[in-house]
Amino acid sequence: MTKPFTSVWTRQPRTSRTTPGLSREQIVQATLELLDAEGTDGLSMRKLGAKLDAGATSIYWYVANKDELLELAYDEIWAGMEMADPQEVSWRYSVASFAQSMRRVILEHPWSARLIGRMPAIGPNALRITDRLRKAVTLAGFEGLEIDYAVSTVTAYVFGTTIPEAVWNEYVAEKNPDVNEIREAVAAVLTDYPEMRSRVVAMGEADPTAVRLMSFDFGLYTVLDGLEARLAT
Amino acid sequence: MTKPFTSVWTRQPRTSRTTPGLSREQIVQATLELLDAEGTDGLSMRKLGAKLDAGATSIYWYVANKDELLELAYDEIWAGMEMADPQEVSWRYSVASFAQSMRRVILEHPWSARLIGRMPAIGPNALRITDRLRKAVTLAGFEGLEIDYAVSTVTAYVFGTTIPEAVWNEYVAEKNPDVNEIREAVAAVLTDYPEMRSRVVAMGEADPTAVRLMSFDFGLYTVLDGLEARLAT
DNA sequence: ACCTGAACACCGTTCAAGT
DNA sequence: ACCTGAACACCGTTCAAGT
Repeated sequence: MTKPFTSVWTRQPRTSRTTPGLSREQIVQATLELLDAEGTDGLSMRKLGAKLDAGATSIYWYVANKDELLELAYDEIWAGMEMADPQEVSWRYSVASFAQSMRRVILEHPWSARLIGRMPAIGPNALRITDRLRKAVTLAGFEGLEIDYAVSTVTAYVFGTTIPEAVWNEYVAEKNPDVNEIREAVAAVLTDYPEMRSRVVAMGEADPTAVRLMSFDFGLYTVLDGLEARLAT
Repeated sequence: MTKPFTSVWTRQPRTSRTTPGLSREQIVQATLELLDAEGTDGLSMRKLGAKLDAGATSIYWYVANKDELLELAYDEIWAGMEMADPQEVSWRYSVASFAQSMRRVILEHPWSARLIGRMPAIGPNALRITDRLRKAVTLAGFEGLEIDYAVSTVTAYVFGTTIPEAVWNEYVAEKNPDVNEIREAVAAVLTDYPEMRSRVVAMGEADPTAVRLMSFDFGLYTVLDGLEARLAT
């Protein structure tokens, strides 16, 4: 049996004429606060209900299920992303500004890392910025399907680097582990690979956030250079 | 309070002198079968226990918790990846063969998409292939931290493209939705973005797996060209 | 139109007790 | 050394009933 496709974005929300106790905006707001404060696992319908001084099941009036709630929260992430107008600056700068901003926003809301790539990014905010990104690569000179490919390449790179970073940050924030202990444990596992082992040990003295930023920029410029190479052919 | 770091790979497994009913290999095997057959949500300790003709809680003798079980399953994914020996072929070919293989394996086991980037890839199989990848980029000419950056760039790209693809495949396999209906629903959301809208509609006639492969290769060559550009400077 | 609480069918995990 | 079942503290979701 086929199950029908459902998404908050592809159906009409309930409309009310009165001003009742709860509203969708209010619920999304509370969801974001809960997620920012307690992480992905901190969000449950019961907790959310309690935070809103309502029964846990009241939320189901505004939202079909928890996934729809997360779709709404996810789109708010996209609302926070910025991108230099490709009409005003070079496409490289415009795309780079988008990538940096996307990374920044995800790291600010690490819970979003578990939603990225798992939920369709078809909320109004996601669409707004995706359209801009498409404009940027079109101005760069890509045509037809290559517009899609170029956009995918950039977002895939950003997602792929930022997801593990955000997950790690969330883990550290929640569990507050002893980072030196982790490094030692990992080094111990690497006895058969001396080259990797010495890398891990050496990393101990570096500032991890600085290294990660350099790594991100390295890859970003790699992707941008690669796109330029494709334009040249 | 700091919570100690734990991973299956950084602690001693229990050793037995007898040949008892269950074994770790057996459990991992059953876990993989369950995941392949029913997807991420199909795995529960109770179901796994039942499959092994054991109590659900027997598993806790071999594994500290469900996350450790998933760590073990995750490393099996890496076991399936192949990579042309960088000593024998060009670094480009070697890295490309790794990327293609990684994508193939993830798509074959879509449940792995939810683990990638969330779990440390420090199992024996993950290490084996990561070491090879490092060798390949070293032979390409990268040095020091740039080896890490180059490796990260490639894997981030593969993860970033493949995760959504695998999630989508898992969704389709499990829910068996009407794809045309989805396309129409998405098109309806895109009324304000005619360019994106027509793209979605036009996609209806294309073979999605072929398009995705082309998209993957486009991005992969982009990354490889970008790496070459970095070597040139 | 909106909200409620009880109830259902699940979870992962702990632990005392068994062999 | 290994396995068990009962029990705990959670989940998301449904639904009849209330206002």
